[in-house]
Amino acid sequence: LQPTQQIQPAPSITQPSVVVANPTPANTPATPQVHVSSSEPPTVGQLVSKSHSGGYDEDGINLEEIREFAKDFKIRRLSLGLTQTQVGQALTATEGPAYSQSAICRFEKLDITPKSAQKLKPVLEKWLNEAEMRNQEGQQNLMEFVGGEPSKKRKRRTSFTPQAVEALNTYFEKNALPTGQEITDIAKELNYDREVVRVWFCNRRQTLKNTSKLNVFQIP
DNA sequence: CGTATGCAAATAAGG
DNA sequence: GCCTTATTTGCATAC
Repeated sequence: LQPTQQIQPAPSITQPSVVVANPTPANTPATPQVHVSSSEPPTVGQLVSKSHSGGYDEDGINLEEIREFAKDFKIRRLSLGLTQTQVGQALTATEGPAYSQSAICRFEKLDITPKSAQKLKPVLEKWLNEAEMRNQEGQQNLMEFVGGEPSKKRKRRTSFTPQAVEALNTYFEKNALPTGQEITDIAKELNYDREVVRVWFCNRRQTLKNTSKLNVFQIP
């Protein structure tokens, strides 16, 4: 009943503009390259298309093998008539780590780092093999396998309300490094887990720092 | 509806 | 326990 303050499109006021006013540099003049973020690790897709020596990356990960599996995975997933969403959901029910639809999508597109891919591959491989096995026993078995328990491993991502973010930013402007007690108070005031608030400050500091020292020297 | 993706939570690892 | 730095990963939503 209460006219809950719905998602407001951010009131134009409260403009932080603390340290880094708005260093947004005019975009790179002539660099048709892919998103040139400061220092993001290359994805498997990018590396693999550069025809690396033998198809291995600097850490000895077999990029070719991953590319091949990713392609195969998608074909087999589709053969089972499953969506990325279903696979992601099904993975949360297994013993191993869980992944979202986004993760499945990125894996298939190789839009992930070799390290991540290396970690994902065995998980997906194992799951897919079992899914196919179930499918042979009958489609019903497959659907049971896909819709399992939601045993969660990773903490679910918190979504702060725009109001909460605004409040957090206000606190941050006053003090970017609150004490343990202050974090506790803020968490209680905004009604979020203390740990979530603590991490928010950590991430906020990190973002601010990274934003400040924008790529001065870049790609030779 | 399923898939792709931007932004930023959450996590890993070293102090 | 908390910090930083680097990175992984997912929610929300655009395509």
